[in-house]
Formats: sequence, C-alpha cells, structure tokens
Amino acid sequence: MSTSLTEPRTPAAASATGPAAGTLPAPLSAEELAAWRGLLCAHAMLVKALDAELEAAHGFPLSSFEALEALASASGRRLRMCELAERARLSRSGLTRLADRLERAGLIERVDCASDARGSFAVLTAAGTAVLAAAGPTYADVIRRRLLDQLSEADLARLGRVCERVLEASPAREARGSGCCA
Amino acid sequence: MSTSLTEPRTPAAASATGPAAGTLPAPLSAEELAAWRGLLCAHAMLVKALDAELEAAHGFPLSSFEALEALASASGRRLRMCELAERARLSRSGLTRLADRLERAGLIERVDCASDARGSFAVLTAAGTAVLAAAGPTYADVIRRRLLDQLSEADLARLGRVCERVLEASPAREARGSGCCA
DNA sequence: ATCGTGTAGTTGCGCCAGCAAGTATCCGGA
DNA sequence: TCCGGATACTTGCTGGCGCAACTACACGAT
Repeated sequence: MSTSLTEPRTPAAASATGPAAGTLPAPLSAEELAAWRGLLCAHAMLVKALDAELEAAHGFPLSSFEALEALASASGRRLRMCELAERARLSRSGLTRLADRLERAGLIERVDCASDARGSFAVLTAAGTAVLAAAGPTYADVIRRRLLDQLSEADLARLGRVCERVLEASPAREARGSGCCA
Repeated sequence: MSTSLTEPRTPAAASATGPAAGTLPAPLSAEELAAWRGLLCAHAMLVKALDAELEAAHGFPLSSFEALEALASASGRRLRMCELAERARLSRSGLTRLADRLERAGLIERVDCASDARGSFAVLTAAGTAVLAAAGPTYADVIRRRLLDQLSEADLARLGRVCERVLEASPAREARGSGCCA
C-alpha cells in the first residue's frame, strides 16, 4: 500500500544487499527509518524548547546564545566573523545580520582587525558577558532535563562517538573552498 | 577564562551534584556538551546534504519530500492538512503554503472532506507518486551513506531507543490544545 | 610596480517559516 | 433553536536565513 521507504526488509539482509549490488540503494528498514525520524523529531523538539525558553527568560533565541557562547569561550572573548559564522553554523551573510542584532543590543562590538584590514572581530561586551552568564543556566537546564536526563552514561558516550564518526565521515565543508581566517 | 558551560567537572560528579542541590542547574560537562553539539552538527550536516541532493536530483527540498512521503504511507494516499502538518513538523500556515507549492507542481490535490466541511485532504496525485518513487532512492542513499553506514547494529538500536525516550519524556505538543483531526 | 586571483565582510533579493487574525464550520448545552 | 466556544484552514505580516553580487583588501607572480 505504501510506495517506498517502509518496505519491510530483514535487518540482517541490509548489510548483505546494501553495499554489494550497487544498482539501486537498499531502502531503509523500519528500524533505520525510525532512528532517523527519531533524530529529526528529537532535534526539532530540543531546538524549539531551547528557543522558547531562552526567548521567554532572556529575550533572545538559541542562535544568539550560540554565538555569544562561542565568543565567551574564545580567547580574548573575540572571534573573526567567519570563524564565528562557522561555529554558529550560519552563512557569512547570516552572521552579518545576527551580529548586527547583537551589536544593536549592545552584547557584542565589532572591532577592526589590525593585521588584516578586510576583517573584523566580534567581541563580547561586558553586557554580553553578563547576559550570557544569566542565560547559561537556562540553556543547561533545558538540555539536561530534556536530553541528558534520558541518557545513561553509556548512551551519552556512545552518542558522542557516533556523532563524531558521522561528522568526520562527511566532507561537510564540501562545496566550499574553506580556508578563511586563522 | 570562559564564563560558563565548559567548566570542567568530573563526569562522575554530574549525577551526584546534578539533581540533588536544586538551586542552580549543574553546568554541562565537556562530554555532555560534546554530545549535544555533535547532535546539532550531525543534524545540520544531514539535513543540508539531503536538501541539496534532493533539490539537485529531483528539484524539490527535504520538506516537500517528507510531506509527500507522509502522504504515500497514509491509507488512501491522503491526509488531513493538520495531520500532515504534524508529520512534516510544520505549523498549519507553513503547511498551507507548502501544499500550495506542491499543488501548483501537480504533486498533490486538495479535496474537501465530506464529513467535515471545514477540513480538506491533501491527496497524492499520480505524478506525485511517481516523483516520490524517483526521489526515494536518493533520500535513502544519503541517509545510508552519511548516517547509517557509520552506525553499528548496536548503535542503531540504541539511537532509536534513545530518541524515543527523549521524545516521550517531553510534552512536545506542550503549548497546543492539540486535538485536531481524527 | 602592477595585475590577477582569492578571501572577508556586507548588501540586495527572494524563500520559507511562524504568529496572529480572519472565516467557515462543528458541537455541546441552555 | 440558538449560542458560545473550539477547530480547520487561510491570509497578512514579519523575521531570519542563504545565494549571488559587490567592495575592499591581501598576496603571489611577472
């Protein structure tokens, strides 16, 4: 009755037919599909919850928090724009606007880069530091309650390893010359 | 030097100080933070790759694919709009526009609901079915190569269970009367 | 010194999503 | 019967994001 992905296949057959045949990619098993969808749903739930709670309690969303956090943990509380864009998983233009907002809010400042006149640093201000310090517990609390509390020690360790493996298995910066700052 | 989340804490101390003290939420350990960030990065990478490959090979993005797939696996290849919105993780208005696009592309049709004059169904057309069948292998291939191939059987099973646990631990439809269709 | 290529950041533009308000309909109770 | 409140979907509006184009600068080669 359904076209496609749910074709029940014995999980054992997966690795057998999968990489071997080469003509059409093996459809996903029910278990595989469930894991993937679970990942999507869990991510959506977590991000939505974080966004909502940060916004409610401190007036800025997750993306701002992540940028501020990246700056706070950088040496000198400053980062080149492109470096910050990468850490916040934003495009350069996306980061330009986010930095505009944060700067208007007084949380960061832009300062020109002495060694490269093209570039500038985003620098966390005192206000930004304070605001971040206030929001940190909210952030940690949401992640702990909704994610970490549901994970055993072993789950946590395995999750970390799996994500690492998945990330290094994919070029990621694929369609990009990459390079950028130091 | 850094304000906040990275405070190195012995992982063992986590469960000890964590739920006990109750005043301020325990900051995240390095391992916890790494797992959470890994999740964010892996999700971003996977979604971006899927979006790009689906768009390149079939001319529509992940969100469209997910909606079409939900319809394909529904009985009668049709779903009430609100039900479809939930499965595609979109707001009602978001789904209205997506349905507009899919309808313009001839991939779905809207048909009025006989038993409830307020409602309508999104119904997969023959063209939609064909297009989805063509895109399915691309979808499966990306997920398999970038995610599943990096997971052992045990990883996969655990990932599924963990996501399920995380999801049922959170109200999710929290700020919603929920209810909707059948 | 000059030129060509590449990089850093910004800006114009369009897309897509959510919120809030609006319309039509349903349904339970007085 | 009629009414109030809830539900299904749509629409107006706004905001955030990416792509492509643009400016300014850096750097290696001639």
